[in-house]
Amino acid sequence: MSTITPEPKSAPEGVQPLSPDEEALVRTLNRVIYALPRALDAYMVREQRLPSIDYLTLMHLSEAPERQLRMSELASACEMSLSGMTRVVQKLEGQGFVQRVRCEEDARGWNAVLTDAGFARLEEAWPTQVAAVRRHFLDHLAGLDLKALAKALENVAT
Amino acid sequence: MSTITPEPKSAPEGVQPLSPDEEALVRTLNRVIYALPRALDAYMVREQRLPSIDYLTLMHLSEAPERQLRMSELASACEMSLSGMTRVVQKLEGQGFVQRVRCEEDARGWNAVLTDAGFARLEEAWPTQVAAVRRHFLDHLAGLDLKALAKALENVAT
DNA sequence: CATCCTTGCTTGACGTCGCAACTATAGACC
DNA sequence: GGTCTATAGTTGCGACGTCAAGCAAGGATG
Repeated sequence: MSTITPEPKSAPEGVQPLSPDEEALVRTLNRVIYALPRALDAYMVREQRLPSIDYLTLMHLSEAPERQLRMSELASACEMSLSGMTRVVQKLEGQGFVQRVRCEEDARGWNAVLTDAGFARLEEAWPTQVAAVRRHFLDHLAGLDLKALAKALENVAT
Repeated sequence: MSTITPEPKSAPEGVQPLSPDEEALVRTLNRVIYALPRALDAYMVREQRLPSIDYLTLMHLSEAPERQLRMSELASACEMSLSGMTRVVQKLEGQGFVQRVRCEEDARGWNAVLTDAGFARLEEAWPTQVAAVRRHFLDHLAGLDLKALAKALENVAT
């Protein structure tokens, strides 16, 4: 059985089978989806001792007004569950990169605030992140229309 | 601080900063990398009670000669560590979808063999997998050169 | 202002994954 | 053929991520 292309009898439910081009693309996607995140994360950990998710968290905080964000906003920016975000922020707090303060307008909420140490850590890690992304991703995209691809991926992400 | 674009002082190490197009693409990539695998897997689990990694394992076995593969080959096909693969196969074996037999030529090795039940399970799950991939990925790629993209991702995966 | 539902976040329990350590077999060398 | 190293695979363990349950505060309703 090919990946996705059915044997004749197995596509009875009105599913539109994949064209050969689609099939090839999906096959590759399956590899990329597993390999790429691990490669990027491993690179960041090896070079900077800073997992991708931590980097992303610090990054989003650094871009927010007052360098702070509600837990739920941070979670959705990082595409992570709220509980997962809680634990990431707890860890970063323990490392002194983030502080947590009660939200003014809503006493149920917490704001994660980037500390100066956290900002410095982000600056330190930045070149490694760029290198990782170039090496594992951008460098392989020669000849593609980056604008179009970005737009497409934007839709995929939603 | 923008994602990846440095503030002036923070790019001293000869790292080539990202162009705006690259920057936008990388931002989106970060979201896709986290969201897409989880979305696909969640869809498969919800609709078929079959995690993506299990599907992929059954699929690769179904395509192999005699429907069997050495553990290490299976692991690299699935972009997974050998130990991770061991546990996936143990689980699938418990469900009766694969069997393990000693490798003829090399008594250190094991072959994972797809059972008839496993093949049937794969056929059952196939339309859901296609639907998931269409819905979460292919449908958003209108207007892109699929061949070129596939080739690019092929390089990324390596 | 008492009640009830909702929302924001944390915690507990659980499953998954990878690394490092371990076992068993293969193969090379003498 | 005994020893020594390399390879295939499994297992112990720690890190991490999700879901479901819990808790505390908001907000609507009478």
